[in-house]
Amino acid sequence: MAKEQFVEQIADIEKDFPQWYTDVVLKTKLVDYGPVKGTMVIRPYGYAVWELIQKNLDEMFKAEGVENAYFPLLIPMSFLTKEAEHVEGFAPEVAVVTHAGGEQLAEPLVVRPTSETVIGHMYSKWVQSYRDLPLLINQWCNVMRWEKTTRPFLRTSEFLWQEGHTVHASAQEAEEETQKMLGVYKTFAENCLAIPVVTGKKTEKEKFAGAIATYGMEAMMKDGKSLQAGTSHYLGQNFSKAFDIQFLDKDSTQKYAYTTSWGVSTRLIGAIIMTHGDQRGLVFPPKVAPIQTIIVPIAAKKGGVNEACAELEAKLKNVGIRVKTDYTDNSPGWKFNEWEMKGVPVRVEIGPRDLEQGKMMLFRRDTLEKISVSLENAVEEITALLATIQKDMLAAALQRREERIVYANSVEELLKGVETGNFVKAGWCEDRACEEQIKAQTAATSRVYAEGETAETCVCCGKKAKHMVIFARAY
RNA sequence: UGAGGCAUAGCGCAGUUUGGUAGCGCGCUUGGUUAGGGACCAAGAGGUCGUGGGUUCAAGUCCCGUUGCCUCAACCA
Repeated sequence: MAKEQFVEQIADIEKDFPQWYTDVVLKTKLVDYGPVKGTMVIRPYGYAVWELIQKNLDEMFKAEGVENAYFPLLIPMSFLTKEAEHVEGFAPEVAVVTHAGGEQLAEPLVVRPTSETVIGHMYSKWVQSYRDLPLLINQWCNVMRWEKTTRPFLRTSEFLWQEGHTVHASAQEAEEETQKMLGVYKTFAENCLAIPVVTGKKTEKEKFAGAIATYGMEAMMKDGKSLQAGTSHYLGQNFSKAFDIQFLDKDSTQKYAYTTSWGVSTRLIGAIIMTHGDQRGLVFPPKVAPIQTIIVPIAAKKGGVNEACAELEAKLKNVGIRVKTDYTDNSPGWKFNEWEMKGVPVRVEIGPRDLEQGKMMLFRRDTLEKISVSLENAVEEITALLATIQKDMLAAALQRREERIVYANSVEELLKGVETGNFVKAGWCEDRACEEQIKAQTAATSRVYAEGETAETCVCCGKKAKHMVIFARAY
């Protein structure tokens, strides 16, 4: 009875995905709503996921020679207006500080929606010579964008992210950097988050305000909709000219530098939830699971059980596994459901019956399988199982996506494809009117150019196609 | 910004049609019994019914305003 009530509390993942998502995020205590509309309070369990994302990404950034730094939250309004497209893109969604120290400010300050401007301002002072380049800096921070509607992790007024900003002496080098970081993101998404992504160039309509070119990585959620999980922008000389980032080159002439920026946000946590979650709640890939293994003692009063659990916990901690033992006096069934809902990849059950045989029960969250294995090899078994789960989760998500990539030769086919939760590949003539008509008729947007593929005709107007584009409905 | 819905105990809800003592389930506290898929018994604690005004002898319930949230649409690196 009680269990049925619990299950009813989580909406049906197939029928009611947005509600399922909201329910599972709130019920698993990842976040609360903040007091300001559209803001979220990230609770410890949710924040632990973010810390693991940071840790893993930081390692990859450092391997590429990128260093961390920090720039101010508040940006003079005049900075934002220096790059024409940039201000046009962001002005509608910035929060502005008009008063401080009890007085009205002569010049309003905007709460950063992104930091190209303030970082560009500083880079103009830092960059003097070609010897100062490339300049490769990342910052972890919060940004604010006053979005009209919000959903925890996917779109909130304030969110946490990293933004990398690099400066280069040549266009080619900057373009290569843009691609390189996109590749870092792809590797990270697949290896750490077990989320397969398609990467590629975005159309003019979808590109970042102020960029020459925007590349994105798109992930397919369980309902077939697409989520922009990260972007990498080639900014050309747009920002270096706006903020006067010049350097003296080897040939003794002053040149404007070429810049890039790239970012991923707490939206990645939303991507994990919607890529891997199921009817029982969250499913975390082991590499970013705050708790990788939960030990559940059964009939602990029978003697020896708690001791065996504690011993195993110590052994697992010793090899660096994030492990916790649930010593609460809740019933076993309660604990099983609780930790499944919270997405712990591996559960160990140890009770008197296991101890008699020198065994333990292992449960894997991704496949819901239970196996009994020897306690002697516990550390090896669990280490191997975590690695297997990490690998299998990516494979399962990849298979799910591959089955849902289709081609369309007409807008009708495109509509049918996206309606049933597919990524739809179709030719496009590069005319913005066609792109907008497709959106109006199908509620799908162009996500990225399909890399390495060409098309004959535009799905909309029938003229010669310039690109093969992936269309999808998106979050 | 449009269209619809919701707001009553920590959570989920009933009660509103027809105004008349503030209810239910879960959770929480205490004690006990339990334990391999959300256990059981007993005794408790907990609510100015989102908010402001109005009608009335009497408002959770009727009227007007307002705020917040949810879904869809629009908007959105």
